[in-house]
Amino acid sequence: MVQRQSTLFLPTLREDPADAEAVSHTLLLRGGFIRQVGAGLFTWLPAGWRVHQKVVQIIREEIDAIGGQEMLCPVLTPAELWERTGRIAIPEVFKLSDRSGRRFVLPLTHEETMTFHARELRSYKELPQLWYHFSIKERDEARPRGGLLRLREFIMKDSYSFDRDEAGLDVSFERHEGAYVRIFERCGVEAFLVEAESGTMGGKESRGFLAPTGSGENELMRCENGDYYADIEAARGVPRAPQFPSVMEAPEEVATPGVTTIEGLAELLGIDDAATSKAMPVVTGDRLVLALVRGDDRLSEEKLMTFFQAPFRPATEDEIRAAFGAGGGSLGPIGVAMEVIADEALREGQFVAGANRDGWHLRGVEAGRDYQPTFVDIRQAKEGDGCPVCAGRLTVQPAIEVGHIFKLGTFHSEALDATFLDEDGRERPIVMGSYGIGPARTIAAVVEQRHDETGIVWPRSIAPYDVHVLSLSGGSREVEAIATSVAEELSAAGYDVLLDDRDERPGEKFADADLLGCPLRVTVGKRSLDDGAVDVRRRGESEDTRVPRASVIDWTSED
RNA sequence: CGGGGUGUAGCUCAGCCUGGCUAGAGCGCCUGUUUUGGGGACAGGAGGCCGCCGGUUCGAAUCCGGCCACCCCGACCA
Repeated sequence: MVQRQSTLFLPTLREDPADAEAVSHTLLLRGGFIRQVGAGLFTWLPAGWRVHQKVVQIIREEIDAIGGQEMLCPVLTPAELWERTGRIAIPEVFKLSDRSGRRFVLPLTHEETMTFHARELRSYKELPQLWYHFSIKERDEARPRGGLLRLREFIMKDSYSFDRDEAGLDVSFERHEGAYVRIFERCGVEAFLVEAESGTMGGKESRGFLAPTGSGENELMRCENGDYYADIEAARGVPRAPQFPSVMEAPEEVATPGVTTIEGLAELLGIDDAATSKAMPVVTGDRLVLALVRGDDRLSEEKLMTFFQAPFRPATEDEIRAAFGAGGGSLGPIGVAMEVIADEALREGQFVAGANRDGWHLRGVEAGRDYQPTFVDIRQAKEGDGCPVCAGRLTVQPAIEVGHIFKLGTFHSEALDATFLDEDGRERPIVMGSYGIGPARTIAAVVEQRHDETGIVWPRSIAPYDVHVLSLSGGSREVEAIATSVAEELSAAGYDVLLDDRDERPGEKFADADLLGCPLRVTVGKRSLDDGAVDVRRRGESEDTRVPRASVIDWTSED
C-alpha cells in the first residue's frame, strides 16, 4: 500500500523546538515522529510508531531465534509480589491503590510477574525456559531528560531465562549477548558490550550495551586501540604514575594552615597532586568507614557501593569531628580506629595525607607500614588513564545504554518460591537471568549516530518508509499520474512507500524529505519528465541521479 | 531533593527592568490572485483568560506573594 502524505498525520517543524536539547530529541520532534505529553512521557506519532514497530520486529526475530517465547504480562501488579522481593522499597517504583484499598505496583521490569509464572515449572525436565514480552514500564524518575533518553514510561523488551543451574544460566546469558549484538547491528546502531556494575540488589554479573552518541546518560570509556570498552562506572583504568618526592623513614608532620583542597596542598608543598591522598569518611549501615583515594582521583560511588553491597552516605561534619578530632580537609588514615578502604593506586609509594589535626598534613605516608587498609578498586576511571589491556590511552564519551543483561541467580526465585525438583528429587530454586532492550533508546541512539544538518539518516532496516516519492506536480495531472504509478510499482515490489502528493512547493517537500530521512528518494517533476526520466538519490547524497522512468526498480534494488 | 532558567497565538520569540489606552513580529493556518526542482510574492482574514490563584494600584503581561508546569546542571537511577 502506498501511503499518501496528503492524508498522513506528519506534523514537521521548521524550527528547533525550544525545550529540546539533544539532537535525537530535536530531530524526532521536528520530523513529526514523537510529541511530548508531559515530562518523560511521549506519544509515538504514526511515522515514529512505524520505526518503533520495525525495531520491535527485529528484536522479536532475534529473541525468537534463540528460543524465546513471546507472551504478555499485565502492567498492573499486586504489591504483594513486590513486597516479597523487597523491590517495593525502590524509590522509582510507582505505587497505587484501587477503590477498596488493594495496593498495586506499576512495574519497572517484570521479574516478579515472570517469576510468579515460573512457579508452574516443577521439574528439571521443563528447564530451561526463555520467556519474553514487550510491555510498558513505569518509573518514577527523579529527573526525566533528553527526550527519549530517560523516560518515565516506555516500552521494553524484557526476557527472562529459567535454568536449573549456573552452567545453564551461562548459556542463556551468552545467547542473549549474541542476540543483542545482532539486534543492534541490524538496527544500524554502533553499540559496545561493556562490563557494568551490578549495584546493590541481587545479580552476580551484569553487562551493558553502550551506544556512543553526542548526548547520553552514561559514559563510555574506550581504549584508543579498540581493545577495551567499559562503562566509566565500572572501568578499570590504569592511573598515571605519580612523581614521588624522596622516600622517608617515617611520616613527618608538615604545617598546612588553611589548606583544605588537594590543589592547594600540592601547590604549597610543591609536589605532584598524584602523590597525595584524599580521605572520605562514609557511613554504611551504622559503620563509619574511611575511603581513601589518590589526590587526583575521584571516588567511584558505584564501585564502593558494590563493595559494600549496600548504599552509603558521606559522614556529617559532626560525625567527622567526633571520630577524627579534625575537620574535612585534614583527614588521613593514620591512627584512626575505623576500617580504611584504600584504592589500589595507593598500594605502592609514599603519599601526603591529612594528619587528623586541623592545618597539618603528614608526608611520607606508606600503606602497610603506617596503616593497614583493605585495598579495593574504588577510584573512578578518567580520560587519559591507561588501558588495562594494552596500556593505550583511554578516552571517554557520552553514550546511551541501549541494552542491559543480568545474571540474577536465585534472588527472585527464592523470594517467590519458584523451585523445581532435580533428578534426585531435591527441591532447588530456579536460576534466573533477565535481559532488557529499550526500543525508544535504541531509536534515539540511531538518530544521535546517524543524522546531518538537515535531518535523520535512517538505516533501511528501521526507516519509517523505504522510498519517499516526491510529486512535484505544480498542478500537472501528468506528473501526478507518473508519480502515483512509480509509487505503486515500488509498493508492489515490496517497498514501504510514502508518496508526497501534497499541494506544497518543491522546497518544502525536499526539506521535509530530508527531515524524515527515508533512505531512498524519487523525485517526479516536469523537468525530468521531459526526457522520460525521474530523479533519484540516496539519503545523504548531495545530488540527484537521473534514471529512465522504466528503470526505477533497477535503481532501488541496487541496495 | 538542591541549584539555575522559562511559561505571551499552532511554532520560534519581542514587550516586563522603568505599570497606561486596542498586546506585537516572523513562520504556520484560512480565502483569493500569482508562482512552482531546495522552506515564493501580493491582498484579505482567523487565531490570546499574557501558566493558575491571590495581593498592591485609579490602572497589572509588566510590581509583590503563593502554587503549577516544562527545560538544563547536580544528587538519585535494583
